[in-house]
Amino acid sequence: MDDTYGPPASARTRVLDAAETIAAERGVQALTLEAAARLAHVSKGGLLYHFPSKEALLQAMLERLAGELHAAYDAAFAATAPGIGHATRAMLHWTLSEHPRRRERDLRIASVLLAAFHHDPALLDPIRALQTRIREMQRDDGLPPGRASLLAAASDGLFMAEVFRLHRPDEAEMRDLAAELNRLAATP
Amino acid sequence: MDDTYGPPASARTRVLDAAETIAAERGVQALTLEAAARLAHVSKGGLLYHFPSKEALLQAMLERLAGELHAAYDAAFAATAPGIGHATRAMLHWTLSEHPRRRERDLRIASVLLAAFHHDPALLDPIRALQTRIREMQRDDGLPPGRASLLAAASDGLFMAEVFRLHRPDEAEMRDLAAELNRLAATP
DNA sequence: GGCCACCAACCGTCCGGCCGGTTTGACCTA
DNA sequence: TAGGTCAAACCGGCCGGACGGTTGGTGGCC
Repeated sequence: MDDTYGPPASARTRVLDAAETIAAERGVQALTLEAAARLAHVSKGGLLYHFPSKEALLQAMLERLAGELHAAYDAAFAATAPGIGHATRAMLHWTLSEHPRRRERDLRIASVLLAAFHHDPALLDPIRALQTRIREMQRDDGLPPGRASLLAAASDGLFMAEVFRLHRPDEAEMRDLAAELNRLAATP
Repeated sequence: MDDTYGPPASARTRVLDAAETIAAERGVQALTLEAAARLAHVSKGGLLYHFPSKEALLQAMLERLAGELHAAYDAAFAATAPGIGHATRAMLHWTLSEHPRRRERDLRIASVLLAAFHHDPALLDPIRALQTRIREMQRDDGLPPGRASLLAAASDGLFMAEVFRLHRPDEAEMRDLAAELNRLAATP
Protein backbone atom coordinates (compact mmCIF):
# COMPACT_ATOMS: atom_id res chain seq x y z
CA MET A 1 0.00 0.00 0.00
CA ASP A 2 1.01 3.60 -0.37
CA ASP A 3 1.71 4.22 3.27
CA THR A 4 4.49 6.70 2.71
CA TYR A 5 3.96 10.17 4.03
CA GLY A 6 4.15 13.23 1.88
CA PRO A 7 1.70 14.42 -0.74
CA PRO A 8 -1.74 12.88 -0.26
CA ALA A 9 -2.32 9.79 -2.38
CA SER A 10 -3.97 10.44 -5.70
CA ALA A 11 -7.57 9.39 -6.15
CA ARG A 12 -6.48 6.61 -8.44
CA THR A 13 -4.17 5.14 -5.82
CA ARG A 14 -6.75 5.58 -3.10
CA VAL A 15 -9.26 3.62 -5.14
CA LEU A 16 -6.81 0.77 -5.72
CA ASP A 17 -5.99 0.62 -2.03
CA ALA A 18 -9.65 0.75 -1.07
CA ALA A 19 -10.54 -2.06 -3.46
CA GLU A 20 -7.81 -4.25 -2.01
CA THR A 21 -8.89 -3.50 1.52
CA ILE A 22 -12.49 -4.40 0.83
CA ALA A 23 -11.59 -7.63 -0.91
CA ALA A 24 -9.28 -8.63 1.93
CA GLU A 25 -11.51 -7.68 4.83
CA ARG A 26 -15.01 -8.31 3.56
CA GLY A 27 -14.54 -10.78 0.76
CA VAL A 28 -14.75 -10.72 -2.98
CA GLN A 29 -18.50 -10.32 -3.24
CA ALA A 30 -18.34 -7.17 -1.13
CA LEU A 31 -16.07 -5.53 -3.68
CA THR A 32 -18.46 -3.32 -5.65
CA LEU A 33 -17.69 -0.10 -7.44
CA GLU A 34 -19.82 1.83 -5.02
CA ALA A 35 -18.12 0.38 -1.96
CA ALA A 36 -14.65 1.05 -3.34
CA ALA A 37 -15.60 4.59 -4.26
CA ARG A 38 -17.04 5.27 -0.84
CA LEU A 39 -14.01 3.94 1.04
CA ALA A 40 -11.70 5.95 -1.21
CA HIS A 41 -13.75 9.13 -0.61
CA VAL A 42 -14.51 9.42 -4.28
CA SER A 43 -17.84 9.46 -6.02
CA LYS A 44 -18.83 6.58 -8.21
CA GLY A 45 -18.51 8.82 -11.23
CA GLY A 46 -15.04 9.81 -10.12
CA LEU A 47 -14.02 6.19 -9.85
CA LEU A 48 -15.32 5.47 -13.32
CA TYR A 49 -13.34 8.38 -14.63
CA HIS A 50 -10.13 6.57 -13.68
CA PHE A 51 -11.30 3.01 -14.29
CA PRO A 52 -13.92 2.92 -17.05
CA SER A 53 -15.19 -0.52 -16.00
CA LYS A 54 -14.88 -2.95 -13.15
CA GLU A 55 -12.66 -5.08 -15.31
CA ALA A 56 -10.32 -2.13 -15.81
CA LEU A 57 -10.13 -1.68 -12.06
CA LEU A 58 -9.32 -5.33 -11.48
CA GLN A 59 -6.75 -5.28 -14.24
CA ALA A 60 -5.03 -2.28 -12.70
CA MET A 61 -5.02 -4.00 -9.31
CA LEU A 62 -3.40 -7.06 -10.84
CA GLU A 63 -0.81 -5.07 -12.71
CA ARG A 64 0.18 -3.14 -9.64
CA LEU A 65 0.40 -6.34 -7.62
CA ALA A 66 2.45 -8.15 -10.26
CA GLY A 67 4.85 -5.23 -10.41
CA GLU A 68 5.37 -5.34 -6.67
CA LEU A 69 5.92 -9.08 -6.70
CA HIS A 70 8.44 -8.87 -9.51
CA ALA A 71 10.38 -6.27 -7.58
CA ALA A 72 10.15 -8.28 -4.37
CA TYR A 73 11.50 -11.40 -6.05
CA ASP A 74 14.34 -9.49 -7.64
CA ALA A 75 15.25 -8.03 -4.27
CA ALA A 76 15.17 -11.48 -2.68
CA PHE A 77 17.36 -12.85 -5.47
CA ALA A 78 19.91 -10.11 -5.01
CA ALA A 79 19.96 -10.67 -1.25
CA THR A 80 20.52 -14.44 -1.57
CA ALA A 81 23.97 -15.98 -1.65
CA PRO A 82 24.89 -17.30 -5.12
CA GLY A 83 25.53 -20.97 -5.73
CA ILE A 84 23.49 -24.13 -6.01
CA GLY A 85 19.78 -23.40 -5.97
CA HIS A 86 20.16 -19.64 -6.08
CA ALA A 87 16.81 -18.85 -7.72
CA THR A 88 15.02 -21.48 -5.65
CA ARG A 89 16.46 -20.27 -2.38
CA ALA A 90 15.48 -16.73 -3.29
CA MET A 91 11.90 -17.88 -3.87
CA LEU A 92 11.82 -19.63 -0.50
CA HIS A 93 13.41 -16.68 1.22
CA TRP A 94 10.56 -14.55 0.00
CA THR A 95 7.73 -16.96 0.82
CA LEU A 96 9.11 -17.85 4.23
CA SER A 97 10.21 -14.38 5.22
CA GLU A 98 9.19 -13.64 8.75
CA HIS A 99 8.37 -9.99 8.57
CA PRO A 100 5.58 -9.21 11.01
CA ARG A 101 2.84 -8.60 8.47
CA ARG A 102 3.43 -11.66 6.36
CA ARG A 103 -0.05 -12.89 7.08
CA GLU A 104 -1.67 -9.65 5.98
CA ARG A 105 0.51 -9.55 2.90
CA ASP A 106 -0.57 -13.03 1.85
CA LEU A 107 -4.20 -12.29 2.57
CA ARG A 108 -4.05 -9.17 0.46
CA ILE A 109 -2.44 -11.01 -2.46
CA ALA A 110 -4.93 -13.82 -2.17
CA SER A 111 -7.88 -11.45 -2.19
CA VAL A 112 -6.71 -9.66 -5.29
CA LEU A 113 -6.15 -12.97 -7.06
CA LEU A 114 -9.56 -14.28 -6.09
CA ALA A 115 -11.37 -11.11 -7.08
CA ALA A 116 -9.68 -10.97 -10.47
CA PHE A 117 -10.08 -14.66 -11.14
CA HIS A 118 -13.73 -14.49 -10.26
CA HIS A 119 -14.32 -11.84 -12.88
CA ASP A 120 -12.13 -13.32 -15.61
CA PRO A 121 -9.38 -15.92 -15.26
CA ALA A 122 -7.40 -14.24 -18.02
CA LEU A 123 -6.73 -11.32 -15.70
CA LEU A 124 -4.16 -13.47 -13.91
CA ASP A 125 -1.82 -13.33 -16.89
CA PRO A 126 0.63 -10.92 -15.21
CA ILE A 127 0.96 -13.37 -12.35
CA ARG A 128 1.46 -16.23 -14.77
CA ALA A 129 4.26 -14.26 -16.38
CA LEU A 130 5.98 -13.86 -13.02
CA GLN A 131 5.68 -17.56 -12.35
CA THR A 132 7.10 -18.41 -15.76
CA ARG A 133 10.02 -16.11 -15.18
CA ILE A 134 10.89 -17.72 -11.85
CA ARG A 135 10.63 -21.20 -13.35
CA GLU A 136 13.03 -20.22 -16.09
CA MET A 137 15.53 -18.88 -13.61
CA GLN A 138 15.24 -22.12 -11.67
CA ARG A 139 15.97 -24.22 -14.73
CA ASP A 140 19.73 -23.73 -14.58
CA ASP A 141 19.87 -23.76 -10.84
CA GLY A 142 22.03 -26.85 -10.46
CA LEU A 143 19.43 -28.82 -8.53
CA PRO A 144 18.52 -32.41 -9.37
CA PRO A 145 15.58 -32.88 -11.78
CA GLY A 146 12.21 -32.37 -10.18
CA ARG A 147 13.65 -30.69 -7.10
CA ALA A 148 12.94 -27.11 -8.11
CA SER A 149 9.46 -28.05 -9.29
CA LEU A 150 8.77 -29.74 -6.00
CA LEU A 151 9.89 -26.76 -3.95
CA ALA A 152 7.93 -24.35 -6.12
CA ALA A 153 4.85 -26.49 -5.67
CA ALA A 154 5.37 -26.58 -1.92
CA SER A 155 5.70 -22.83 -1.84
CA ASP A 156 2.47 -22.51 -3.81
CA GLY A 157 0.79 -24.95 -1.47
CA LEU A 158 1.64 -22.93 1.61
CA PHE A 159 0.19 -19.94 -0.12
CA MET A 160 -2.95 -21.83 -1.03
CA ALA A 161 -3.55 -22.73 2.58
CA GLU A 162 -3.63 -19.00 3.20
CA VAL A 163 -5.87 -18.26 0.23
CA PHE A 164 -8.53 -20.71 1.30
CA ARG A 165 -7.97 -20.35 5.02
CA LEU A 166 -7.02 -24.01 5.29
CA HIS A 167 -4.57 -25.70 7.61
CA ARG A 168 -1.89 -23.25 8.68
CA PRO A 169 1.18 -24.89 10.25
CA ASP A 170 1.90 -23.79 13.80
CA GLU A 171 5.25 -22.32 14.67
CA ALA A 172 7.03 -25.57 15.40
CA GLU A 173 5.75 -27.28 12.28
CA MET A 174 6.66 -24.24 10.26
CA ARG A 175 10.21 -24.32 11.59
CA ASP A 176 10.69 -27.96 10.66
CA LEU A 177 9.10 -27.37 7.28
CA ALA A 178 11.30 -24.38 6.55
CA ALA A 179 14.41 -26.31 7.56
CA GLU A 180 13.49 -29.14 5.24
CA LEU A 181 12.74 -26.76 2.39
CA ASN A 182 16.01 -24.91 2.77
CA ARG A 183 17.96 -28.13 3.05
CA LEU A 184 16.48 -29.46 -0.18
CA ALA A 185 17.12 -26.16 -1.95
CA ALA A 186 20.85 -26.35 -1.25
CA THR A 187 21.53 -30.08 -1.65
CA PRO A 188 22.50 -31.30 -5.10
CA MET B 1 -20.61 -37.50 -11.56
CA ASP B 2 -23.46 -39.93 -11.60
CA ASP B 3 -22.66 -41.42 -14.96
CA THR B 4 -23.79 -44.91 -14.12
CA TYR B 5 -26.60 -46.34 -16.18
CA GLY B 6 -29.78 -47.60 -14.72
CA PRO B 7 -32.66 -45.64 -13.29
CA PRO B 8 -32.59 -42.03 -14.45
CA ALA B 9 -30.86 -39.71 -12.01
CA SER B 10 -33.13 -37.96 -9.55
CA ALA B 11 -33.77 -34.28 -9.99
CA ARG B 12 -31.68 -33.56 -6.95
CA THR B 13 -28.67 -35.34 -8.36
CA ARG B 14 -29.17 -33.79 -11.77
CA VAL B 15 -29.12 -30.34 -10.21
CA LEU B 16 -25.90 -31.05 -8.32
CA ASP B 17 -24.26 -32.38 -11.46
CA ALA B 18 -25.47 -29.42 -13.51
CA ALA B 19 -24.16 -26.93 -10.97
CA GLU B 20 -20.76 -28.55 -11.00
CA THR B 21 -20.66 -28.61 -14.76
CA ILE B 22 -21.50 -24.94 -15.05
CA ALA B 23 -18.94 -23.91 -12.46
CA ALA B 24 -16.26 -25.98 -14.19
CA GLU B 25 -17.02 -25.01 -17.76
CA ARG B 26 -18.23 -21.45 -17.53
CA GLY B 27 -16.83 -20.18 -14.28
CA VAL B 28 -18.16 -19.37 -10.87
CA GLN B 29 -20.08 -16.25 -11.83
CA ALA B 30 -22.04 -18.22 -14.41
CA LEU B 31 -23.38 -20.50 -11.69
CA THR B 32 -26.84 -19.07 -11.08
CA LEU B 33 -29.91 -20.88 -9.89
CA GLU B 34 -31.59 -20.32 -13.21
CA ALA B 35 -28.68 -21.71 -15.20
CA ALA B 36 -28.38 -24.78 -12.98
CA ALA B 37 -32.11 -25.42 -13.19
CA ARG B 38 -32.13 -25.09 -16.96
CA LEU B 39 -29.19 -27.45 -17.47
CA ALA B 40 -30.78 -29.98 -15.12
CA HIS B 41 -34.11 -29.78 -17.00
CA VAL B 42 -35.86 -28.56 -13.89
CA SER B 43 -37.72 -25.35 -13.31
CA LYS B 44 -36.27 -22.80 -10.95
CA GLY B 45 -39.08 -23.51 -8.53
CA GLY B 46 -38.29 -27.20 -8.74
CA LEU B 47 -34.68 -26.55 -7.88
CA LEU B 48 -35.68 -24.45 -4.89
CA TYR B 49 -37.89 -27.27 -3.73
CA HIS B 50 -34.79 -29.41 -3.19
CA PHE B 51 -32.35 -26.64 -2.21
CA PRO B 52 -34.21 -23.84 -0.46
CA SER B 53 -31.40 -21.35 -1.11
CA LYS B 54 -28.26 -20.99 -3.11
CA GLU B 55 -26.27 -21.55 0.03
CA ALA B 56 -28.04 -24.84 0.60
CA LEU B 57 -27.14 -25.89 -2.93
CA LEU B 58 -23.48 -25.02 -2.46
CA GLN B 59 -23.42 -26.76 0.89
CA ALA B 60 -24.83 -29.92 -0.64
CA MET B 61 -22.25 -29.75 -3.41
CA LEU B 62 -19.48 -29.46 -0.86
CA GLU B 63 -20.77 -32.29 1.25
CA ARG B 64 -21.05 -34.60 -1.69
CA LEU B 65 -17.57 -33.67 -2.83
CA ALA B 66 -16.05 -34.12 0.62
CA GLY B 67 -17.66 -37.54 0.91
CA GLU B 68 -16.16 -38.62 -2.39
CA LEU B 69 -12.73 -37.34 -1.40
CA HIS B 70 -12.82 -39.12 1.95
CA ALA B 71 -13.67 -42.36 0.20
CA ALA B 72 -11.01 -41.82 -2.44
CA TYR B 73 -8.33 -41.22 0.18
CA ASP B 74 -9.35 -44.28 2.13
CA ALA B 75 -9.18 -46.38 -1.02
CA ALA B 76 -5.74 -45.00 -1.82
CA PHE B 77 -4.59 -45.73 1.71
CA ALA B 78 -5.79 -49.30 1.52
CA ALA B 79 -4.09 -49.78 -1.85
CA THR B 80 -0.74 -48.46 -0.62
CA ALA B 81 1.96 -50.70 0.82
CA PRO B 82 2.36 -50.25 4.59
CA GLY B 83 5.59 -48.97 6.08
CA ILE B 84 7.42 -45.68 6.31
CA GLY B 85 5.33 -42.81 5.00
CA HIS B 86 2.20 -44.88 4.48
CA ALA B 87 -0.30 -42.04 4.84
CA THR B 88 1.89 -39.66 2.87
CA ARG B 89 2.44 -42.06 0.02
CA ALA B 90 -1.29 -42.69 -0.10
CA MET B 91 -1.89 -38.97 -0.44
CA LEU B 92 0.62 -38.71 -3.26
CA HIS B 93 -0.75 -41.76 -4.96
CA TRP B 94 -4.09 -40.06 -5.11
CA THR B 95 -2.91 -36.64 -6.26
CA LEU B 96 -0.51 -38.06 -8.85
CA SER B 97 -2.75 -40.82 -10.11
CA GLU B 98 -2.65 -40.98 -13.84
CA HIS B 99 -6.19 -41.89 -14.66
CA PRO B 100 -7.14 -40.29 -17.95
CA ARG B 101 -9.51 -37.69 -16.59
CA ARG B 102 -7.33 -36.42 -13.80
CA ARG B 103 -7.41 -32.95 -15.28
CA GLU B 104 -11.19 -32.83 -15.42
CA ARG B 105 -11.41 -34.23 -11.92
CA ASP B 106 -9.17 -31.50 -10.53
CA LEU B 107 -10.96 -28.81 -12.46
CA ARG B 108 -14.27 -29.97 -11.10
CA ILE B 109 -13.02 -30.01 -7.53
CA ALA B 110 -11.44 -26.60 -7.97
CA SER B 111 -14.63 -25.12 -9.34
CA VAL B 112 -16.73 -26.38 -6.48
CA LEU B 113 -14.24 -25.03 -3.98
CA LEU B 114 -14.13 -21.64 -5.62
CA ALA B 115 -17.87 -21.35 -5.93
CA ALA B 116 -18.43 -22.26 -2.31
CA PHE B 117 -15.62 -20.09 -1.06
CA HIS B 118 -16.93 -17.15 -3.01
CA HIS B 119 -20.28 -17.41 -1.31
CA ASP B 120 -19.03 -18.12 2.17
CA PRO B 121 -15.59 -19.33 3.24
CA ALA B 122 -17.13 -21.33 6.07
CA LEU B 123 -18.65 -23.70 3.52
CA LEU B 124 -15.21 -25.25 3.08
CA ASP B 125 -15.35 -26.79 6.54
CA PRO B 126 -15.93 -30.33 5.27
CA ILE B 127 -12.77 -30.01 3.19
CA ARG B 128 -10.86 -28.66 6.16
CA ALA B 129 -11.97 -31.69 8.12
CA LEU B 130 -10.57 -34.00 5.46
CA GLN B 131 -7.29 -32.15 5.48
CA THR B 132 -7.06 -32.34 9.25
CA ARG B 133 -7.70 -36.05 9.14
CA ILE B 134 -4.92 -36.67 6.63
CA ARG B 135 -2.50 -34.54 8.64
CA GLU B 136 -3.25 -36.57 11.72
CA MET B 137 -2.64 -39.82 9.92
CA GLN B 138 0.66 -38.43 8.68
CA ARG B 139 1.80 -37.51 12.14
CA ASP B 140 2.91 -41.01 13.05
CA ASP B 141 4.17 -41.82 9.63
CA GLY B 142 7.81 -42.33 10.55
CA LEU B 143 9.08 -39.53 8.34
CA PRO B 144 11.58 -36.91 9.52
CA PRO B 145 10.11 -33.70 10.96
CA GLY B 146 8.82 -31.31 8.33
CA ARG B 147 8.87 -33.92 5.58
CA ALA B 148 5.18 -34.78 5.63
CA SER B 149 4.25 -31.11 5.86
CA LEU B 150 6.44 -30.36 2.90
CA LEU B 151 4.95 -33.08 0.76
CA ALA B 152 1.42 -32.09 1.72
CA ALA B 153 2.19 -28.52 0.78
CA ALA B 154 3.63 -29.63 -2.55
CA SER B 155 0.53 -31.66 -3.24
CA ASP B 156 -1.63 -28.64 -2.44
CA GLY B 157 0.55 -26.50 -4.68
CA LEU B 158 0.07 -28.76 -7.68
CA PHE B 159 -3.63 -28.54 -7.06
CA MET B 160 -3.51 -24.78 -6.79
CA ALA B 161 -1.90 -24.53 -10.22
CA GLU B 162 -5.01 -26.28 -11.46
CA VAL B 163 -7.38 -24.08 -9.47
CA PHE B 164 -5.99 -20.86 -10.90
CA ARG B 165 -4.97 -22.29 -14.25
CA LEU B 166 -1.35 -21.46 -13.57
CA HIS B 167 1.79 -23.25 -14.68
CA ARG B 168 1.10 -26.91 -15.27
CA PRO B 169 4.19 -29.10 -15.51
CA ASP B 170 4.60 -30.91 -18.81
CA GLU B 171 4.93 -34.66 -18.87
CA ALA B 172 8.69 -34.82 -18.40
CA GLU B 173 8.70 -32.31 -15.56
CA MET B 174 5.83 -34.15 -13.97
CA ARG B 175 7.71 -37.44 -14.11
CA ASP B 176 10.76 -35.98 -12.41
CA LEU B 177 8.61 -34.24 -9.85
CA ALA B 178 6.68 -37.41 -9.07
CA ALA B 179 9.89 -39.39 -8.69
CA GLU B 180 11.26 -36.83 -6.27
CA LEU B 181 8.03 -36.75 -4.29
CA ASN B 182 7.84 -40.50 -4.00
CA ARG B 183 11.48 -40.77 -3.05
CA LEU B 184 11.04 -38.25 -0.24
CA ALA B 185 7.91 -39.99 0.98
CA ALA B 186 9.77 -43.28 1.50
CA THR B 187 13.14 -42.04 2.80
CA PRO B 188 13.50 -41.65 6.56
C1' DG C 1 -58.73 -36.63 -1.35
C1' DG C 2 -54.31 -35.38 -0.17
C1' DC C 3 -49.50 -35.17 -0.50
C1' DC C 4 -45.23 -35.13 -3.05
C1' DA C 5 -42.66 -33.21 -6.76
C1' DC C 6 -42.60 -29.77 -9.68
C1' DC C 7 -43.94 -25.58 -12.50
C1' DA C 8 -44.01 -20.57 -14.28
C1' DA C 9 -44.74 -16.07 -13.54
C1' DC C 10 -43.52 -12.52 -10.69
C1' DC C 11 -41.07 -9.32 -7.17
C1' DG C 12 -37.47 -6.54 -4.85
C1' DT C 13 -32.86 -5.59 -4.64
C1' DC C 14 -28.48 -4.71 -5.97
C1' DC C 15 -24.97 -3.60 -9.08
C1' DG C 16 -22.47 -2.03 -13.19
C1' DG C 17 -22.42 1.51 -16.15
C1' DC C 18 -24.02 6.11 -18.24
C1' DC C 19 -24.76 11.06 -18.38
C1' DG C 20 -25.31 15.86 -17.70
C1' DG C 21 -23.41 18.82 -14.85
C1' DT C 22 -19.67 21.47 -11.76
C1' DT C 23 -15.29 22.61 -9.71
C1' DT C 24 -10.28 23.30 -10.14
C1' DG C 25 -6.23 24.98 -11.87
C1' DA C 26 -2.93 25.76 -15.56
C1' DC C 27 -2.05 28.81 -19.25
C1' DC C 28 -2.65 32.62 -22.14
C1' DT C 29 -3.34 37.66 -23.30
C1' DA C 30 -3.52 42.56 -22.96
C1' DT D 1 -2.44 41.44 -12.78
C1' DA D 2 -7.17 40.95 -13.92
C1' DG D 3 -9.87 38.53 -16.85
C1' DG D 4 -10.87 34.82 -19.94
C1' DT D 5 -10.47 29.88 -21.82
C1' DC D 6 -10.41 25.21 -21.67
C1' DA D 7 -9.59 20.64 -20.33
C1' DA D 8 -8.85 17.45 -16.69
C1' DA D 9 -10.87 15.73 -12.53
C1' DC D 10 -14.74 14.72 -10.17
C1' DC D 11 -19.83 14.56 -8.78
C1' DG D 12 -24.28 12.02 -7.85
C1' DG D 13 -28.55 10.64 -9.60
C1' DC D 14 -30.52 7.45 -12.73
C1' DC D 15 -31.48 3.14 -15.54
C1' DG D 16 -31.65 -1.48 -17.17
C1' DG D 17 -30.72 -6.01 -16.42
C1' DA D 18 -29.76 -9.91 -13.72
C1' DC D 19 -30.32 -12.74 -9.85
C1' DG D 20 -32.10 -14.84 -5.55
C1' DG D 21 -36.15 -15.93 -3.68
C1' DT D 22 -41.70 -16.17 -3.26
C1' DT D 23 -46.21 -17.64 -4.39
C1' DG D 24 -50.10 -19.70 -6.19
C1' DG D 25 -50.91 -23.16 -8.69
C1' DT D 26 -51.03 -28.39 -11.19
C1' DG D 27 -50.61 -33.17 -12.37
C1' DG D 28 -49.84 -37.80 -10.81
C1' DC D 29 -49.84 -41.43 -7.49
C1' DC D 30 -51.07 -43.73 -3.12
